[in-house]
Amino acid sequence: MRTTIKDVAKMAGVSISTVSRVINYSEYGVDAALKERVWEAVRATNYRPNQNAKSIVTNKTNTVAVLSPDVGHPFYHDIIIGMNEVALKDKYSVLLYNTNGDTDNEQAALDLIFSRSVDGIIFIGYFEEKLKGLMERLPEVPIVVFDELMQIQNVGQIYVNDAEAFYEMTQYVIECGHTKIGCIMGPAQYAIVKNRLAGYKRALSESGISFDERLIVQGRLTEESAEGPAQYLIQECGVSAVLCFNDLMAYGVYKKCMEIGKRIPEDISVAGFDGLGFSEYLNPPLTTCCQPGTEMGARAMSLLLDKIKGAQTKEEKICLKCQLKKRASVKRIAI
Amino acid sequence: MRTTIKDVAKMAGVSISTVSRVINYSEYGVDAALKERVWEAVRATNYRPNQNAKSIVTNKTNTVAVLSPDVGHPFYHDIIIGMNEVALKDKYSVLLYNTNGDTDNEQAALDLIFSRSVDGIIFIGYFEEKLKGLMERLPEVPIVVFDELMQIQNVGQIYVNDAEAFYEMTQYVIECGHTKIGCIMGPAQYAIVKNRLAGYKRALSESGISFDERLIVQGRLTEESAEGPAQYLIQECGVSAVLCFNDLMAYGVYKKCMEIGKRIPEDISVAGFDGLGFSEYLNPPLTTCCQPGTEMGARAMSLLLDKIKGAQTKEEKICLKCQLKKRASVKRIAI
DNA sequence: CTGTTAGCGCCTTCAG
DNA sequence: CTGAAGGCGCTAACAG
Repeated sequence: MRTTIKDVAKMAGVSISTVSRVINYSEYGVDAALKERVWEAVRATNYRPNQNAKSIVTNKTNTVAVLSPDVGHPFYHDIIIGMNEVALKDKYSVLLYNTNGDTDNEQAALDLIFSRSVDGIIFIGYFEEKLKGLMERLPEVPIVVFDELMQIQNVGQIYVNDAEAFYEMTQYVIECGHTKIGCIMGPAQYAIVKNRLAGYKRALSESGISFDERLIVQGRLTEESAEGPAQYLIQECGVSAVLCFNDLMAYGVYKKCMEIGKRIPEDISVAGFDGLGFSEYLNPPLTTCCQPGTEMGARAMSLLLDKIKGAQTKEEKICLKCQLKKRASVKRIAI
Repeated sequence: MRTTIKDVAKMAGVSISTVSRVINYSEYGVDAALKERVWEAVRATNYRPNQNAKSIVTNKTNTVAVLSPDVGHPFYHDIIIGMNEVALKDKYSVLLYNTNGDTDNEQAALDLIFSRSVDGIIFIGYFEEKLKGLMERLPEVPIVVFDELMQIQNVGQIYVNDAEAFYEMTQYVIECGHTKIGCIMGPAQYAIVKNRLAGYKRALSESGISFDERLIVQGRLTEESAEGPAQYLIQECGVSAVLCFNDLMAYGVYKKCMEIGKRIPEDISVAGFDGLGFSEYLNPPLTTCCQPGTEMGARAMSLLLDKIKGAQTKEEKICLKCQLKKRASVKRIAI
């Protein structure tokens, strides 16, 4: 059986209240000699307070839940690393729930989260409508999401300057002499998709290139989902550049180009978004917008912990900057 | 305040024991009418049992901890997905601790794990010596690791037929006509490294190719760590093929080849190990051994849950098979 | 079949 | 400054 506070008290020859005071650094002073005896006993018995027992009396679990439909997405890994680091530093534990986008899994995860009375929740990869639904089924705890929400109040939000970044990237491609620029977007429910699309449109319009609806194709943010659109854009529309709303889809474009014998960047320029580590290792290296994943994760967790601790001063919306990485996948062509 | 079992009892007009019996599907029958009234009250109040309170009396947390030095490693993602899926299905929650290989973080994570009295622990990415150290500091709970352990008993083990798989891959490369085959290995503490090296040696010896110590270079399993070794093997040793102990290092080789103007596979053949999804999108696609990551994760969690539930019949060691993916990165050359 | 009671390990008044 | 006592939400005997 694990050693309990009783064992420690007995060994130190004090009451359990005293032990509790000592190990919780209570404001009430404790006689130095007693204090030392208690710590002695703690060490000797290798005592660790039972977090579950603490939780039921303090109503604090020192635990946060992270819910995502797809923890497999490589961009989330940096986020998860950043989150974990901050949480660990503050002695918080992270419960990870992956739903695979499955409704049953979602319900199961929500139930577990609810029953464990976590101190806060972070959502990764949900769009606003969905989030609203999920949040309704959960108790009121501090929440942080990776997205910019327009309608939901009092929720911490971490995101990047998508629109601006995609604008900048598009502009760069235009500067390189491209005028027929295809775009593989994602599901329109996501704010990030709307934002990036807006950036694309603005860049075209500022350069006097008329927006052509047909050059915008829908992907599902996975590699495979970009292969069909790539073929369409390249072979049917004859674009000279393909911009993808994330790096994974750019990989799909690379693959399709290999298949149909188009060389990157000689025949087709390609760019992505996210700045996955892999993208640097493609041949040619992928031009992309780097999102500061680890920092986003860290900031999200910091924000959540602040909210948990009741710090009201912090900004609820945190917008970080992307960085355009100009690599060989985009070619400067003669105009 | 959250609704408690008392609220439900009051609303249903029964005692809390009855409520407990109903919601826990106790073997003692409960009068159908009462049962219905209880469920009614549960629904009406949206009652969820407090897992923490349950834990302190049942001594079961329905929680498992996963500890890894690097959850960012892409191969672990599939594992984590598989684990989560199985856990969720069985109403277990997964606590994820990432240590970044930092000793302080490790201690912090172990403390948290200890204090939360988890039902089981899974270690990802530790070698045997390290594991021993970690396990000593933890209470006795069921444990599963991703590795084959020689000295530690009573620990669930999930691994693949490394040696055989690497043997097969090496043999394939030899069949393709290569005789001067460089190898970028990893830190020798890892069993997987020893195994794969053994496979490499066996293949050479069976083909009558003498083993040359100088063609074995040490990497650290990261992309960057393979770049120097790649240059050495290619430019100084003049190998025609480079085998890497994981895919990440193969990416490093790709990068270095790009830099020094060597074409893959025309000038140099390259192979990896792991079968990351990304490897298919390289140009040329990478020849590699696919480890069944998701299945490994799922099996690991199943094994752990079995152990937790006291099922003794199961095999403690589970060895899964890799699958060689022959792709364009290895060229058949004239002998 | 159902309710009463006694803890689980801990924190937190409240007396001393 | 310290100990005794009550209670957090729940389960598990134990009586009825």
